[in-house]
Amino acid sequence: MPELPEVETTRRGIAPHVVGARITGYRVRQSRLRWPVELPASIIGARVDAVARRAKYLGLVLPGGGVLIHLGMSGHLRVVGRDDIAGRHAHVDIEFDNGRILRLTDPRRFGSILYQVGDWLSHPLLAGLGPEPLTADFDGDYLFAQSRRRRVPIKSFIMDARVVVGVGNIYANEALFRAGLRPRRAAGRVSRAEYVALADAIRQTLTEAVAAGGTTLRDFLGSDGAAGYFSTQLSTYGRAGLPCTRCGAQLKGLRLAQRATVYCPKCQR
DNA sequence: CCCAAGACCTGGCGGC
DNA sequence: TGCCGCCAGGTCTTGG
Repeated sequence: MPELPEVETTRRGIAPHVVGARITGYRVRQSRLRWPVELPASIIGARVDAVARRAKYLGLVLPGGGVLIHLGMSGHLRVVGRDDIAGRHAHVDIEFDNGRILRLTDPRRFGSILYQVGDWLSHPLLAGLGPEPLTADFDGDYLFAQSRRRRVPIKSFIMDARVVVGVGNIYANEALFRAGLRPRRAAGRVSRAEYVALADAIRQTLTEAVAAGGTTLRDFLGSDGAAGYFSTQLSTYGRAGLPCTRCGAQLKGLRLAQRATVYCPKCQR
């Protein structure tokens, strides 16, 4: 499902409905997600200070702690009303004093809802994460430095959250296309100049996707139910065998680290 | 330390 | 139609 743009779109969609609202209760219909759902009773009565994002995690920031929410592959968050019927995979509801309900629906259950006392960013799962791709500490020099002696394919390298967060399969394919780099190139054999182009490509791709409200594939919708429209701008993802949007050559598809990978054999070297 | 593969789940699709 | 195998936006864990 969601990569950084979809998570950020979700954050922006739910924030107006829950920031400043007080939690009045919650309902866990299915606790067995990626990890057992953690929602302590102490969150009841707490007012939401903010909805934050780190990597693909959302954080409901409360006075004494934070609720971490990850959407996994197939999850989405919607703000619904009390009369809204919970679907088959509506696993968790968090209810607020303004009558709204924040509902996590996730068919594959790779998502998670966890709690962290104090600063939500201190949760162990967030330790060791690389920089955000849309902040100043992420650039070509950083990628170059991190990649020395690494033999992993460049695509796997930029999808590694310890290197940089938020780059999932769709945007990894897209960013490599923009930067003109073949997905299988060893990370350690990519030049500094190429990394500068790649960092720019990642930043641009993600920025444009956020502006578009994310990419809609299958079932992703923003928290207001509106579809993102970045899919109309995809150059590679889902286009194996089709002509390159830039040169017309036939795009090649392969599997790299078990993930669908698409590139243009003429434009990417 | 580095890397590849397996694990966790359900649902949709194409092929026969 | 029905069944089977494969595929899907993620990421933690394990084993070499």
